[in-house]
Amino acid sequence: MYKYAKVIVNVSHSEVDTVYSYEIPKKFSDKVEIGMRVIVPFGYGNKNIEGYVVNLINDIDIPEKKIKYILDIPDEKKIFTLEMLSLAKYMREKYYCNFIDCLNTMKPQGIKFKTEYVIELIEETEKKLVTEKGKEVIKYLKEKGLKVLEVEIIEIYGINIKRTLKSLENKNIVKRTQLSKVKDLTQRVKVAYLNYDINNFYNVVNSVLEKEDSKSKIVKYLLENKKGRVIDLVKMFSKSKSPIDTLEKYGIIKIEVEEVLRNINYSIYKDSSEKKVLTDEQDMVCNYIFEKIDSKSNKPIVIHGVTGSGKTEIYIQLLKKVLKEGKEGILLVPEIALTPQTVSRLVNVFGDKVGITHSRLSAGERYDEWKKARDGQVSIMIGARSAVFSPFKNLRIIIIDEEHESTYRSETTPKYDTIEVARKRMEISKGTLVLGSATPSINTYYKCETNEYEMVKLNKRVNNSFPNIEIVDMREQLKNGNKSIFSCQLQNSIEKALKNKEQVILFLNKRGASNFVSCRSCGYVCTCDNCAVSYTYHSYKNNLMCHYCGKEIENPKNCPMCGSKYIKHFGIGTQKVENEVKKIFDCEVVRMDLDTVGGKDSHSKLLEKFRTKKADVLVGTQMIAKGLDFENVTVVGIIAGDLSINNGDFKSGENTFQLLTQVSGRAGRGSKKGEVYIQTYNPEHYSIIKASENDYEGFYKQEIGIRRAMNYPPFSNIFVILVIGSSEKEVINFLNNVKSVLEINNIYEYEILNPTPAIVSKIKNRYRWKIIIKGEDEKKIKNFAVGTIKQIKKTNNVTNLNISLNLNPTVIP
DNA sequence: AGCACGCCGACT
DNA sequence: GTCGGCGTGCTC
Repeated sequence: MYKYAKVIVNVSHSEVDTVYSYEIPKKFSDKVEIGMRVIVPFGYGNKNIEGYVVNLINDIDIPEKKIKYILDIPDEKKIFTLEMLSLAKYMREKYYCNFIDCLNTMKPQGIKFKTEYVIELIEETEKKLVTEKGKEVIKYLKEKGLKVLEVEIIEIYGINIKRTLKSLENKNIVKRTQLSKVKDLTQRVKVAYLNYDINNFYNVVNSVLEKEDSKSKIVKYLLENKKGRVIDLVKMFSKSKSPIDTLEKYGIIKIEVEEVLRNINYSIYKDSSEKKVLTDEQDMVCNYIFEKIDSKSNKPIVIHGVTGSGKTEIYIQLLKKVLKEGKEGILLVPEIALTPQTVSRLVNVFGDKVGITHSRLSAGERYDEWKKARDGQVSIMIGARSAVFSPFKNLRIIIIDEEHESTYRSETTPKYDTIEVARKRMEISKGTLVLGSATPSINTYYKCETNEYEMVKLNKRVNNSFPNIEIVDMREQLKNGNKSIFSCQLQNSIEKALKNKEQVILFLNKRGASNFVSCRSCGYVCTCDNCAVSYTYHSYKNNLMCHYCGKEIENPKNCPMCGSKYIKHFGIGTQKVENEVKKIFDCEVVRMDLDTVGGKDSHSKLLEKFRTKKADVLVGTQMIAKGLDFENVTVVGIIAGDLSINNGDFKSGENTFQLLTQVSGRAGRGSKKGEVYIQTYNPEHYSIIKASENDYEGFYKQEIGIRRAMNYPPFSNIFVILVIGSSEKEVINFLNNVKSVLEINNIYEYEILNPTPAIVSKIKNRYRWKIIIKGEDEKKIKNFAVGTIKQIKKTNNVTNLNISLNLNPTVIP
C-alpha cells in the first residue's frame, strides 16, 4: 500500500520531462502498479491527461497542497515492465529525448488517450450584459443544440474567443467540461450461444429443426459447436442477420459480446518447406551459440555467413531451444524482408507460438500481437525494428538478421539504433544478442576485432556453389561503340538464360544516389580532396559542391583526367531499364520500385508473378536486393554498380560492397550455376573488386584503413545538426550562429565543419542545411552539441526552424 | 507543449 | 470600467 505514485506525464516537451508525484486514492491502492497507465489532472486547467507510473512511494518532497490525485486507471494490466522502464531510461540518455518519447515508441499505437473540452449553454440569456462576440457564441450554441466542442468554436472564431468563453463561464451562462476518451482497439464480436435456460428448450429447438431453413441450420451448428460468431453464422447459413434476430427473439439463442484477438492472415505459403537437415557447419555454430545462451553470456555474437549459407535455419534452431526452455525470443528482420515466405517458414515451425509485427498490419492487429506477447500467448516475435520492444517477460534471445541494414535506425525521435537497444535489453534481461549478416557493418566487424563482440562464421553455401561474378568495364563498351545500357556480356547472358527458360534479375541502385559527375570515358569521378567524398552536381548554379566541407568548383567541360568530353552527371531509371529489356529481348518483365509498389499487397503480388514464372525478368531497385530466394534465377545484372559509390557519404564504399554482395547472392541459389555481371565505370574500385571476389575480409581491411586515416567512424563520432526552414537565408544565418557558438564552446578541440546543404537540399520548399561535428568521445560530443543548441534556443527565436540532431546517422543528410 | 494569467492599450 | 491582443511562466 503506497500513498503516492511517481508519474511520467504524456506531454512531449523537455520542460515537463520529469516525474510528478500524485496521491493514490484508496479505491486504486490495490490496483496501481509500476508500469501502469494512469489518468491525472495536469497544469493550471487541471486538464485530464495520460501518464505512466514509474515508481510507488510513501514520502514526498514537495508541499502537500500541491499534490493532486490519480483520477483513473484505465487498463487492467500494466503497459511496461520494470525492465522496459529501465530500457526507456537508457534510451532517454542515449538518444537525448524525453522519457515519454521513449515510452510512446515502446508501446503500440493503439493505446491512446485524448481530452477535449465541451462548451454547454446553461442559461439562455441576453439580459446579462454580454459583448457582441458573446452573443454570437450564444447564438451559435443554440443553433448547434447547446453543446459544442470547444475546438469547433475556436476554429470558427479564433483562439481569442477563449477569453469570451471564460467570461461567459464566470457569469454562469456556459459551462466548460472535459470530455476524455480512452482509445480502445480491443476487438469485440457478437457470439451466439444456445439458451438452455428457457423452459421447454428442447421442444422449441425440435420445432425449429423440423424445417430446413437457415434457422434450423444455425441451431444445428450451435448444437455441435456450442458457440458461433454472429458474423460467421450469417456468412455460412443465411443472407441476412434476420434468422439470428428471430432466434434471439424466441429466446432460443443468446448473443454475447466477447473480446477477441485478431488473427493475421499469413497462410499463403503454408506448404513451402520440407524438413531441413543442418550442415556440419550450421550444426557447429548452433551448438556454440547454445553454450553461450546457457552460460548467460552478455557478449553479442555475430554470425558472419555468406549469402545462401542458411542463417535462417540457425535462427530457427536457436529459437527452438529457447522455446523448449519455456523462455522467449525475438527475431528482427528488415521490413522489406518480412515477406510471406519468411513468415510462413517460421509459422510452419512454431505454429501459433509466433507473433508478427510490421508496418503493414493495422493498428488493431499490432495491438493484439503486442498483447499476445505480454500475456504469454506467443513466445516468439518476428518483426521489423519496433519488435525489439515486444513486451516479453522471460526474454532470452534477440536475433537481428541482416544487422548491417540501415532500417534498424529509427528516423524519428527517439532516433534509436536497434542493435544498441537490443544489446541493452539483453543486458537487462540476461539474455544473448545474436547478429547475423553476410556483410556485417564496418562498425560491427570492428567491435568483433576489438573483442566487444564475438564472431562465428559460415563459409559454405548450402548448395555449395558460388556464382561467377564478372566486372564489366563500361568504359571499354563505350570505346567499342556500345552506347546501350547493357554490356555485350550481360546481353548475351540474358539471351542464353531466356532461351533456357531461366530467369534474370536486373538491379539498378538508384535510391540515395545523388548527382555526381563522372567521365564515361575513363571513369573519373569529381571528388573533393579534403573530404574524400564525391562532389554533388547543382543544376541551378551548374557547379559542383562538396556536401561535407562546402567547397565549390566549376562544372568541368572536359575530364581533368583524360580530357574527354564525356563527362557529365549520371541519370538513369528503372523505367528506362524495363523499356530497354522489352525492346531488346521481347519477354515478360516485372518492375519493382517505389512507383510500382504502392498498394498493400502489390509487393507480394509482383514477386508472385516472378516466382510463378509468369515473368522472365525482374527489374528493381534496393527492394529486390535481399532475401529473395528464387531457384530459377541464373543471371543477375547490376546495371550501374558504381552508382552508390558516389553519393557523397563516407559510408558509400561500405554500402556499395554490401549491396553488390547481397544482389549477387540472388543468383544461382538452386541447382544451376549463377552468373553475375557488375557493370561499372570504376572497375578498379576496391568495393567492386572485393565484392566480385566475395572477399569480405579484404574489403574490411581496405575500408577500415580509410576510416582510420580520415578519422571517420568507428574511430570518431559524427554529430550532425540539421536545420530546416522555409527561408534559406534564415537557415544559413542560424547555422552560422550555431557554428560560432560551437567554436566558443569548443574546449575539446572537436572538428567543426562549415554549414553545408543537406544531400537533399530542399524538400517541399523547405531548405535543409547542416553542420557536422567530429569527435572521439560519444558522450562528450553529444553533450557538447546538444548543450550548445539548448543554449542557443534560450536566446534565439527558433520557431520558424526545425532543428534535428543526430549522432552517427546511417546516412549523412 | 499547452494552458491560464496578467499587463496594457483601445474603446465604450 | 470592460474587452481583447500578446507576452510570461508554470505544470505534482
